[in-house]
Amino acid sequence: MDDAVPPAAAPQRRARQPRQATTERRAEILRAAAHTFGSKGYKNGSLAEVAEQVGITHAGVLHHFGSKEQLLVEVLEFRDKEDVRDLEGQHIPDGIELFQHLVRTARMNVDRRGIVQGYTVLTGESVTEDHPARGWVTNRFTVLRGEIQAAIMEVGGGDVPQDVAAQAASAIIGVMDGLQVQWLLDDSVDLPAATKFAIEAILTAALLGTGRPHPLV
Amino acid sequence: MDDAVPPAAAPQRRARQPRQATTERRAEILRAAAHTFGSKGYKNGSLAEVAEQVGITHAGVLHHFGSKEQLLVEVLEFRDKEDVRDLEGQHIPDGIELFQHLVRTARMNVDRRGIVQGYTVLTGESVTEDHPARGWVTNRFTVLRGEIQAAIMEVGGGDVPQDVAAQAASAIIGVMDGLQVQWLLDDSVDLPAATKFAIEAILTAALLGTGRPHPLV
DNA sequence: ATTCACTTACTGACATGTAAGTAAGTTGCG
DNA sequence: CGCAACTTACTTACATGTCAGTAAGTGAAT
Repeated sequence: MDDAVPPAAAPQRRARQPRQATTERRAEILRAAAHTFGSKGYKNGSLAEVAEQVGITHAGVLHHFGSKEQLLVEVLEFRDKEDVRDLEGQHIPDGIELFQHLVRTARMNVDRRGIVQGYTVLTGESVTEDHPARGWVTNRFTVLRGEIQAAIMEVGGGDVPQDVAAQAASAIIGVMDGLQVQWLLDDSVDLPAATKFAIEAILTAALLGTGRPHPLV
Repeated sequence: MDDAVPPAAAPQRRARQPRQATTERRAEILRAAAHTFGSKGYKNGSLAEVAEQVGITHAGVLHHFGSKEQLLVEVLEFRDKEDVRDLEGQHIPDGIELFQHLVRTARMNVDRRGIVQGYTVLTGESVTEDHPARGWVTNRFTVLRGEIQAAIMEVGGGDVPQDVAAQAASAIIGVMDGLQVQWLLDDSVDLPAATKFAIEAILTAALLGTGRPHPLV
């Protein structure tokens, strides 16, 4: 967009690095956008609301990000980076530690309602037609499932069939997300307890195989 | 507005019962609205799109329902009635049959993608501020949890503590909803298999109590 | 001196809701 | 029955608001 009408002589001056304040400014806007998209959704959240939180106009936001959709994309990338940074160099744990990590995350999420809401709203919205976050959400699920499935098979020491591990991995992610929705709507749902209970139940079933005392259907 | 200039004598004439075609017409509109709100969400779906599906204008829709929000409310009520009618006089099953019913529902849902998407989108949207469907969704969760919790305690024959049954009930609902989202985004998720696996796992854990071979944390 | 980070001002698209009019149906009454 | 009184089911037109995005300008930092 910047080079829509380039002069004949291409200036050799490359864009020097942005002012030192700019990077932080953009991060502020991204945080504001994450908040707005989180509480109102992407479609229903407006650029004006995002802009107001950092004290500029909506056109100022567009100056930095070009379009609303690009802003969303960068919010998602930003969050990925922050998530990684929070892990502080620690690789995502594997084996049994992964499940402990998931339960710990559920406990932490009780004090991060805004973030949980943002994730929930965006995930729900992403299943609508041509939603710009669809690819990101789908990919996130795919990656997570792969990691959890691998951890299950590692813990099981080769005794867990691949499809069982895959179903269990999907179920663990599903129960975490589904419980978050219920908790957001009704505080009486005990998010950490129910999450821990369900993950243990699913993991146990995957490891013990099909010898269940109460098979259905 | 009609009575802006009322004659001195108030006519006793009351509005008669609606024409026989009207009820079906409204039902058509409700079905169209369910489709639109289901695929686009409530906020993002427009009255014009709903109207177009039944061959009238958006003002015609408002003639019948007064406001967009009222239309949504009636869509939800309509769906409740249809759900009940589908059960055809059968009470919602209790005891072990309830869980079989849930697994059967997951199997049926594979062929009802639109309905599943509508439920998913609306549920996700409902956690945003002041959403008109919030009460309906919250209530639906509360009722379902109560039924499932009761069924667990019935199957367990008094050996399952109330809080464990409550956590298991939340988890079962959560895993069903969460798996639906993943399935909508990625067909490679085996919705019926994973649902059956997870429900059996959670139910088994609830009935067997805390004697788990792999406790976390 | 130029580029950056904005602002102001505006456009066009689209939203819900309202007002007023019309054609067709229904009902009560003579 | 037949017609007048009235309601229903719409339509078109409009009021009003909100939105993303664009264009042009300004002042400050580099």
